[in-house]
Amino acid sequence: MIGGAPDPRLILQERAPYNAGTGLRFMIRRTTPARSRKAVNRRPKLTRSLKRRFQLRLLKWYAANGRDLPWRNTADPYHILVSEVMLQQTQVDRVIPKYHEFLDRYPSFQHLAEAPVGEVKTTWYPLGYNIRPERLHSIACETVARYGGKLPSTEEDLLSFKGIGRYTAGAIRSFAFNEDAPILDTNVMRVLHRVFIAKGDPKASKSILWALSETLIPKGRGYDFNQALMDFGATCCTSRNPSCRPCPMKSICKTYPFGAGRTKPL
DNA sequence: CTCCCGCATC
DNA sequence: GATGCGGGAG
Repeated sequence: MIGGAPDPRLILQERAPYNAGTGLRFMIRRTTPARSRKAVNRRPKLTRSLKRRFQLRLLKWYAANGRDLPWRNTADPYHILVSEVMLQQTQVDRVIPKYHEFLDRYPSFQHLAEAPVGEVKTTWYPLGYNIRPERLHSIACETVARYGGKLPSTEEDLLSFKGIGRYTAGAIRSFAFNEDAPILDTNVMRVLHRVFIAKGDPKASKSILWALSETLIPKGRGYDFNQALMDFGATCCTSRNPSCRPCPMKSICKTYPFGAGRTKPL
């Protein structure tokens, strides 16, 4: 795309270097030719104070309303990985018992790697999505074989595993390694879209939302901030019947004046 | 974009 | 009984 046939509808915009070094220093945005000059304004204006207000309110909300989840009481990247892969497919309350059972049986990458994959799948049962325990097992094998049993922490290394995509890589980096890495799952997508964009389909704004998710992280607080985003989306800014009345973002939310009490924004 | 696949929701 | 959900892979 970059360097291809010039399309007047494509403008290049410099963005923060969360993917610096990958050669993707620019984000491509599709606009209509007539509006290309104004298109820059389509990106939500994020003033310093708006950003700060969002950060403070979210962290304050999290301190009061955050959930106490098992994978928040560990610093072991292996435990974090297991929880993330389970959470890719299943709701929190179904994951919790299986998370404990799984770690009980396979306490480390070494234990998991040495186990026969069939047995791992049996332990996984009845969570379903049986390709995922296979991939988790293969991640364990590779981690032992290529990384000395320690999960790597760079995005590039994490993305090289089958079963780890951009979201899970960000979750691992922030939750297991305390890095200020962005995450964007459907919860976070919904929250950021409602608060900062409000118009159109969240999925269409994915790249903007990734950039938002990154720039919003308070320096050094990636762990708390991302956990807070997840909890906020899961329990307050829910997909159906969001709790707008007590929501701390009410006064800055682009969706709120029109979206309160509605199932969907607009 | 489609498929995966098991559950929640309607 | 049908539909929606949801990261990742292809």
